[in-house]
Amino acid sequence: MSANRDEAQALIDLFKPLFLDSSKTLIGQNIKYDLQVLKNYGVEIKNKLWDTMVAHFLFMPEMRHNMNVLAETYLDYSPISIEELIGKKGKDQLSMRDVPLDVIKDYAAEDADITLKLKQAFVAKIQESGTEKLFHEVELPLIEALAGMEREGINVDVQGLNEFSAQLQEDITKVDAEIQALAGTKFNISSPKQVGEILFDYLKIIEKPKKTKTGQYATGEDILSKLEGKHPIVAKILDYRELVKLKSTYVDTLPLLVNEKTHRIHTTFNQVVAVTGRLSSDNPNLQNIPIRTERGRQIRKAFIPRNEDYILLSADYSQIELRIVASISGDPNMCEAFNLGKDIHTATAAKVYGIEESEVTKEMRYKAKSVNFGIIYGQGAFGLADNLNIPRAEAKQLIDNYFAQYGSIKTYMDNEINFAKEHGYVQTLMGRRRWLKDINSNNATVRSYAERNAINAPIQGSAADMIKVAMINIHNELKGMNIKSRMILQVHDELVFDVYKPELDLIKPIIEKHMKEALPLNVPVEVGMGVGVNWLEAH
DNA sequence: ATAAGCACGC
DNA sequence: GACGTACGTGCTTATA
Repeated sequence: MSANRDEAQALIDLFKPLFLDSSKTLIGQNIKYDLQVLKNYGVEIKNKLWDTMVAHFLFMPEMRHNMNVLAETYLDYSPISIEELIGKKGKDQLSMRDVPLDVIKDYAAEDADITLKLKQAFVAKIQESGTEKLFHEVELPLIEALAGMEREGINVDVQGLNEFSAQLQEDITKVDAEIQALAGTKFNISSPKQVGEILFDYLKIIEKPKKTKTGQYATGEDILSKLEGKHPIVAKILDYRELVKLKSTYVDTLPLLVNEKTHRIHTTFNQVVAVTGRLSSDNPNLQNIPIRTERGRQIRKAFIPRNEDYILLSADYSQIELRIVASISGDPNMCEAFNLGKDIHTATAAKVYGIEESEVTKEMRYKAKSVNFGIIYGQGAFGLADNLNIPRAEAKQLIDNYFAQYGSIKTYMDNEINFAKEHGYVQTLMGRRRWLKDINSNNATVRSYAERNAINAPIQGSAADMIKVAMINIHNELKGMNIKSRMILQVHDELVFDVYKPELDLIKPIIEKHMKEALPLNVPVEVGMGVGVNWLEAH
């Protein structure tokens, strides 16, 4: 026999007083999930939280964090697997509610026991890793904010998406026919293998095509965009790829994920996936909604406020990662540019080319921007040359000039690598660690990869620390105000709010303040804000 | 099922 | 001579 909802509710009600006792600590593995389930049964947990999964992420971010792995690693014990109860993932998988009580009780008791034992083991690990403050003041309080955002969800214009889908299908059919005509033969344009064979074996548009590591012809966007002049079919293939991508990943998929009860889309924000400390978003991923191309922007337009009394507000950090680089390195030239409120890429171009800012051309700014981004990622001359499609020598010159002007940034990069070599890890402004076991490897490729991580992880991770602090403070202040407006999305350097129109003027300065003051930097922090009847307009 | 290749975001 | 930009999610094709 299986328990029904009323029986489940009755059981939960028995435990309710415990969940409402704010002096008690609720220990769990992935507590955000439990928070959501209990909320579905009307229970708002008031306990302090202690999450074993999140704890493990802080002292071992690059490992897996599921409970079976943790139990085996730290308790030397293999628990009853969930698959033994409900079957393998797939269509035949049962719900936990279908499992008889006398079977589930052993699993449940063991689950609770293991979680408690893991917590006891992890307290010291958190202390040893120096992440106690980050854990208690950032990651644990963030759980509640994330749960709230997931629960709110975001409204989407399903009809608009469906109309766009029909239009995309027409365009795809047309481009498909044009490509087959240009090729003079039929093939599947969605197959990179077939595209490569058509371009390089059949049409032979160039002499020496690049190959992937498996020996197949490489036909990625970066390769094909450089071959657009070789044959008219190339641009059509890129066009086809864009259309099919937008249709299959977004336009046709998002409507299927609209919740029947709430009529909104509810993503899951993952707190323990990105090793640098960033969040990730899945089912659906709302952190990669298109914005770059005109057709992509049509999709962003479909994200709308919950009703006509609301408006979307987007608040995003301006150049946060470069500001963090400037702040950590203390580089006088880069700090000065930010202190004077300059456009950082124009200022960089002026420095690198040794000219006045008024003399900087679009192309110079574009190149300087590319160097600035390359710095954040630890890119070398080869990568910059490839990216900008310029000669290696010119790329090297750009980078040499860059470090001549921003000398302290070079020092910062060397310092991070040396720190990693000595300690085996690097850390963010809030002490979040990333272990780099390959930093002393004899294999140059492997070692270089670790060195790039040594440079990038503190930058990307500090930006993640910063927006997380802002999210907690914003969530708490809005909650205390008892208002209708809600924080609903985070996209790494951007927060999106579904704002009750009468509250807009009230909450704007609150959001701006908490974002600016999340972490003190040695340069100003700027936040751009916009509102609109859809996400595109708000951006 | 899993890997490869590709494309979307920051 | 090879390698060469950080972090993600998710689609389709191709192969096991």
